[in-house]
Amino acid sequence: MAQMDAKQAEKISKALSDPTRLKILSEIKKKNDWLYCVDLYDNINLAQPSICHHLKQLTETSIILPEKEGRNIKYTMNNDVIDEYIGFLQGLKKDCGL
Amino acid sequence: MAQMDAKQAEKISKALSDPTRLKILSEIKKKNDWLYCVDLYDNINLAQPSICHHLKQLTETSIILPEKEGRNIKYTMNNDVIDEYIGFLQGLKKDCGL
DNA sequence: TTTATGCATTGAAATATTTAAATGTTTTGT
DNA sequence: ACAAAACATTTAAATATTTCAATGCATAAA
Repeated sequence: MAQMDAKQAEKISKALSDPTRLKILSEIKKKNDWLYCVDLYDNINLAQPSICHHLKQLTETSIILPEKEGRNIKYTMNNDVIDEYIGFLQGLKKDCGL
Repeated sequence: MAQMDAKQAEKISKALSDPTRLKILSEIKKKNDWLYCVDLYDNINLAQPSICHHLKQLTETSIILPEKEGRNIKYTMNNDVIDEYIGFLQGLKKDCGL
């Protein structure tokens, strides 16, 4: 597994540091690991540009992956990035690496 | 292990979303899992109140634990919080919980 | 008891983030 | 081709964060 550096970890952390973005991730989880952008409008009480903005933060860090399907975009979780981020966090822990 | 909710995860993420705060954590790691506040002044090019502010963010989320020793404060990593946060992240992953 | 050291708090400026109205782009349906 | 649907971008306002000078407070040293 590739090693994530502090700069990347900072960006992932920032992407995860907003209630709307965590809500988006939990919606993806709830809908069995993928959803269309439009699915979020029902569950998130924000204007479309705001949701779009949050999706951008999550896709720019590759936490979720966009897949174009005609007019829609299908978003899925990217386990690899989560795992690399977890690896970074493990490395911070006390007594880790003795 | 206690389960972390989204609100807590948001706060942890926010605490981890700053280069200075990640630097503080890596300094703690480098110094064999603990250091005094004063140890940071050499390695971080910010004024004392700024470093104090960042330490506060990290202690308020319990990512690091402060221990008073006379005039000094000794900071150590809190593995429990990191582990709970990692648990939250694992729960977000695709195909997790089938 | 003064003086110095280590850390916290306050207040304010600079910067970044969040939000949405208006508008643009791409694709689908008629 | 035209209209509608799905998502993106621009712009700007509201809010939050970062930073530091000045100051405060508690502990230790002289």
